[in-house]
Amino acid sequence: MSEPDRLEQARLDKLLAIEALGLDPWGERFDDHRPIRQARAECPAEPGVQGALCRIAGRIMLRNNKGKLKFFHVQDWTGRIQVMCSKSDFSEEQWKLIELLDLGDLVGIDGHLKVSNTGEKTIGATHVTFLTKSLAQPPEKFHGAKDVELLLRQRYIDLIYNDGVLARMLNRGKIIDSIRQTLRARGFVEAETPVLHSIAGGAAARPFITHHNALDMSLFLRIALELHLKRLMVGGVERVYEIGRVFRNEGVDSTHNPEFTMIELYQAYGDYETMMDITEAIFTNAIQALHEAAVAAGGDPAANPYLRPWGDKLVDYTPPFQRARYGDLFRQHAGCEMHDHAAVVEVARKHHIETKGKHPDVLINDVFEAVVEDHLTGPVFVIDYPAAMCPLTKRKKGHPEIAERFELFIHGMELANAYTELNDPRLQEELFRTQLAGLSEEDSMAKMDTDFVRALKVGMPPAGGLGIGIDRLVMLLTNSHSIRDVIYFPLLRHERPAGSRTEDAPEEAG
RNA sequence: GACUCGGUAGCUCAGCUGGUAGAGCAACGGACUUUUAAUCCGUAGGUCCUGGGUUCGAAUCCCAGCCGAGUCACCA
Repeated sequence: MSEPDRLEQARLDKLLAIEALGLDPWGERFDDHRPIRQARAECPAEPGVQGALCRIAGRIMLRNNKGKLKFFHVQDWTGRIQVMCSKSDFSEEQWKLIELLDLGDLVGIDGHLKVSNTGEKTIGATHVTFLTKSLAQPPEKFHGAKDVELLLRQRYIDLIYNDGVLARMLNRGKIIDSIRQTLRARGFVEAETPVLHSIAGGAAARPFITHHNALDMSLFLRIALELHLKRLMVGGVERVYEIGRVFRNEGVDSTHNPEFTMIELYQAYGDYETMMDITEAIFTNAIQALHEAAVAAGGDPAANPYLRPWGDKLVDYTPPFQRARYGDLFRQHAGCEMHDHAAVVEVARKHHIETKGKHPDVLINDVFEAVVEDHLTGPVFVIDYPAAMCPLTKRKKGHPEIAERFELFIHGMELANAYTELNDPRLQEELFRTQLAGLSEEDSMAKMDTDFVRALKVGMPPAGGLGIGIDRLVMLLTNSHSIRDVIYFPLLRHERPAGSRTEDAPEEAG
């Protein structure tokens, strides 16, 4: 028998033994158990004191077998606690069950809270309820699982056995909850717009293509939420947002997953200044929520929540965030005016940036990325962009070459993108028609969407709009340097077991 | 897409210039009523990522491929 089969067989034998005791190895409803974190908080401080009765449920993580005295460490999603089982406290049947317990099994424990002679918070068990048999051999108890591929393909292993992984993902949920609260407090409503688009507009990115069989219609997975939400504003939904998955058919690296989560929100009668205020509120409220969660988990309540670690650096999120004009940053770091084309070309050449055939604003943007972005440790709102880069943005009054747009940068990462929304249908149509020199259609945001122009003709209120990359926000606020650390199941190549010759096609579930 | 690094027992890892595949944990059998990665005695466990090649002989050297990571490119 091969090793994995042999290990599983040992567990199957125990499963049969549990059934022979008249118990269900797959368990059943188990009410009124307490979060382990709470149980720990209620443990008496002194050894020898018998504390309150307590019921918990969780997974067996560690076992110390002293013969007629057995210790287990049981973990739930709030924490871990030691359970002590003394043979003298159990019936013969119960003790048989306790002797059958494997690492990884799920159990319910009733017992008294106490502290062991060595000071460890403990439940002195009086009854064990078997809840679920684990047939899989868990990873090494001290080093855990480390192989990144195993952790990503079997994320459940990562969540169970690596400290901080589950907590980080739960913090992701808290951040998203906080965003919804912030927007609800400001009178926004949530909308769900289509994922399947006829025209993948609203951003510059390559889309995924799919197909509807009955309608025999090719469709794109959305690359942005923008155009549908603006249609809703035309329809009178004055403050609207969507938190949703978007899909971009591009490379994968530590800050890019092909599917990721964005929030976009639109406020009628606002502008990009309104969006800066909302951005700050979203950030500071999310940070407060994380701070409260950290304090509840035993963190220092006096710590400054706005000072957050990012690798070996600190980011100061104390509002208001700095605001800097794109043109000023350009002058400061490139050493010339962005509208001085000859000078910009020279700077570009110095940085080995291709200049031929590019629209002047595209070149400005390339130079900006090369010489400015790394200096944007932030948080800093970069405001007032070259207009040609922004086909969905209203131009600054009296300055048609400047668009009322900002991006929020933190340590060179682009966190948020917002506009005063363009609502002039004739200008919008013209911008859709005008391809930027040097950009192919799929690299440009300027994709003609006649229905969207038709919507604008009905009249969209002047408005501010904002998009935030949720994954990157969670990365920053949880000090995670890879997007894979904040997405439960990041995209991986198909798993090909040794010897198999599977085609390059997705597996269909039976 | 380019380059670099990695893939050995369920897990974490050794394995040198080519010469019978190793440890710890986990598993299995036994001892043990306050352990903390418990300890002690014993047993079993391998497609060395895959496929070729060189060689008397390959985990080790060479070639191709697969999977992952990192850097770069791409991603306004």
